[in-house]
Amino acid sequence: MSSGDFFQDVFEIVRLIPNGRVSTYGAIANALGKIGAARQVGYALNNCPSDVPAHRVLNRKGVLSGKHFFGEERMKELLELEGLKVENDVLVNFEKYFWDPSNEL
DNA sequence: AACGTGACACAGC
DNA sequence: AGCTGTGCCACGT
Repeated sequence: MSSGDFFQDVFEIVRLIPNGRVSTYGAIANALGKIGAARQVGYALNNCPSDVPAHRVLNRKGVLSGKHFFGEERMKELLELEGLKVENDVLVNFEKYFWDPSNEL
């Protein structure tokens, strides 16, 4: 498990996501300088410790791809509590709530 | 060390 | 406009 450097980077980015905001795998990967490594971002979130609000990380379409791990209802509830709206596992106004890590870093 | 897999992304049809 | 196929990078076995 020593080879988790990439994971840590992802964790930090996701942890920096402000409340009521969301991000995408590609954006995070891009912020890490690993363009195209979107998959690994999800991979990292798969090991997501409790400190990482992975429910704020969606795919390019704003779809809650990770509902399978958190529980579709669980993730939806968390997002709604953040003031977001989830419709059919898809975040409404996703672009509006989109938070670019590279923009903050 | 190599192959296969994977919470994605983009291009082409 | 929607679907299928391929590519990317890193981890797991």
